[in-house]
Amino acid sequence: MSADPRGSRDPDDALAEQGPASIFDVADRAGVSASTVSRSLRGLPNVAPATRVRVALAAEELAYVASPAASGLASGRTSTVGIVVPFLTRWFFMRVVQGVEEVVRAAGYDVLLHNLRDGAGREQFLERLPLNRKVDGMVLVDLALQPDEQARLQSLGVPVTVVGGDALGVGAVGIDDAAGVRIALQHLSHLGHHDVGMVGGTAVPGLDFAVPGSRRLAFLDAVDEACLATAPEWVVSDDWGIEGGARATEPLLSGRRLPTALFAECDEIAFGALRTLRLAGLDVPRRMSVIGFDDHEMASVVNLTTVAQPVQAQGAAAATMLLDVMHGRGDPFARLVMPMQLVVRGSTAPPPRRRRVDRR
Amino acid sequence: MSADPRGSRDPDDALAEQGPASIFDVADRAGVSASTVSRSLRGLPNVAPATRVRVALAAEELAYVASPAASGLASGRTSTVGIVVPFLTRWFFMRVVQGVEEVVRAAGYDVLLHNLRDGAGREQFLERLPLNRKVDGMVLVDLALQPDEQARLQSLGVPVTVVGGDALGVGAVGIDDAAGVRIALQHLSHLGHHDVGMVGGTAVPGLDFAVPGSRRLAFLDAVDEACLATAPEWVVSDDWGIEGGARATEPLLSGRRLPTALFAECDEIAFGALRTLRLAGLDVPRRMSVIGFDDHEMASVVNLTTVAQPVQAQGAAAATMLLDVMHGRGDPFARLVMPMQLVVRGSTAPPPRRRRVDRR
DNA sequence: GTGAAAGCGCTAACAA
DNA sequence: TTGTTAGCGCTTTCAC
Repeated sequence: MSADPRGSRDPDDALAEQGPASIFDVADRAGVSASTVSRSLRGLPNVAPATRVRVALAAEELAYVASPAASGLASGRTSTVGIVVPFLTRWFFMRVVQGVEEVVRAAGYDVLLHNLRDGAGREQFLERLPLNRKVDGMVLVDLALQPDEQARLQSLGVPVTVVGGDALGVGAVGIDDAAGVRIALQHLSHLGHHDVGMVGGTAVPGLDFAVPGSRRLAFLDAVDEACLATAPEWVVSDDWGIEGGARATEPLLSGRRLPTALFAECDEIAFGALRTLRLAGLDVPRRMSVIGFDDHEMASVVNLTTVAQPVQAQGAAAATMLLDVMHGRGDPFARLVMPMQLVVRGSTAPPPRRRRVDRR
Repeated sequence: MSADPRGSRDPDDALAEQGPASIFDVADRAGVSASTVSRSLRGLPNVAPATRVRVALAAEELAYVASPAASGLASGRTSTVGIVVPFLTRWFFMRVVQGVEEVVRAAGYDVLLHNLRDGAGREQFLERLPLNRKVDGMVLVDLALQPDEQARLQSLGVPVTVVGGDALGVGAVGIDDAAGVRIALQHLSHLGHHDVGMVGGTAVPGLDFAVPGSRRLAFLDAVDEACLATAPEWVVSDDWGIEGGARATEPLLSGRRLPTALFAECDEIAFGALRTLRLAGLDVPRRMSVIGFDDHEMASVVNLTTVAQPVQAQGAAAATMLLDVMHGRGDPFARLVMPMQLVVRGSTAPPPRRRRVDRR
């Protein structure tokens, strides 16, 4: 009683009192000290089974939940993990967030979501480090970090894992972009295509996110490797997403000679390309084949052939890695490369007869 | 100096010292007390301009950021708002989250994301109230609450606003579902349709989320009102989303007589329906018109006629409301109804000739 | 306009 | 196994 700095109250008032019960209320009711309550409720060793029961009961009766702020202040832990994405509304990122959320919540952590949105947002994030001391660890998605930026992030003193991007010095999960692009182009090559184009997403100024570019370079390599051909005017790009894909495809179609197949950097860009092709009256796949990347859930609806990657699983894996590092187990520098798979649907077919005949 | 409980250190060590600077470090460096630093940095009145500058400078030099846990403990505020959604990966919810995130971050708050996922998740959320004292307010999306559940939520003592659903006693923003359905059916009616079906989403067991049901009832009313006709076997439903929409449509198509138009409860369900119709060889819109609800970004790609609702704006509005209530201004029970708009694309057309002729 | 002092509610060393 | 004692780093009266 005298140990209760808030003064003791009639226990029968418990439910009527204002404000949530404190650890001292529970201690009083269970007839033990606050530290015993703390230990007991957190499942630490060195608590007699009988005591544990009494404490649990008292806590239950008072609907006691430890104040996150207080325990955070005392322990230095927040039981929260941060997840940082360049965009929120792109399918890929949401899927990753879902994977992360599921894993970390199961481990008793909450999720603090941070959306970069654009270059300014990215800069602010790295400048002000708003997750500073609000999280015990963070998952970064598709964020290409400069060494100094990474150092700055690490200065927060919390573990980091990344999905996509090639950050060194932190746990990372991703796919082999180049291999994925190769899968796509080999498919086109097997179908008999020779002239291929690519529709990509432009890097958002300042928002250095990891995918744009890497697949573009891989495309050029893969074109050579599969003995295909492309042309500068067949490699186009615009904003990341459906509208960008749609716009990027327009100038490509006004050329005198057209490729017979298009590789899109991601499915959403492919969707945009499909729309433009439809509006231009170019039948897919008869006049033009289109292949995407991701296996977006809409791909089956528009019958898009694509290179599938496990998205939610990447988020889950990154979260698992993060938790491991946070708990002092596992390799903090682990890297995990996920498998990809060609999913053939109706948007790819052999190139039009005319061209094939021409070439014979 | 003597007031610094951590003992004073050589200020030149500032950057080399381990651990982030505390408010006392800043106070020392600025030659003032910790309380003045606190006031000054939070922009409270009663600080001399000159002092304010000195403090700001010292804080800047030490890269000082207040510990969220400590200030949270002392003030009772978390500078975080929670956002609770039934699903993470449905387009609608992500869009709402984006709207909320944008507004609350601009106001200096972080976002704690909570995904209900299913009945068990919903129950756990309401049972354990995991956001307890971790947020200063929360936005609930499409969550239909029983009065006792709502009371339980309110017991957290933080303001709540909702998007969708008809929770009473809290700020709410949404659309008039019935009016939206009417818009869709009137469009079909104007085109000359008479026999209409509906593809809906089944409520997830236990996950009482707000939309399913309400649009179904509205559909039946609107059918009468527009002098259309439907049949029990033309009103089908399955899981919410693309796959569910696809499955739900299958049995509908095996009937002896078919409707000439389908209303889908949301665009994603419509997408699934479109896929099934394509696989069944039923041309849209020649043999069957399809109209959706939402104006999902993919609607333009698959050329879907739909009833558009502002989604991100609803999130933003709910967030703005929430901030108002949190700051003691604005009406805590405000309700805001957003406008809808018919977007005519290529998935709706007059019904097939045969039937129209029959009827004349 | 500023400072001193008293918590906020918990955890963690140490003692017992 | 349990209790005591200090903080964790801020905010907030209240005096000055």
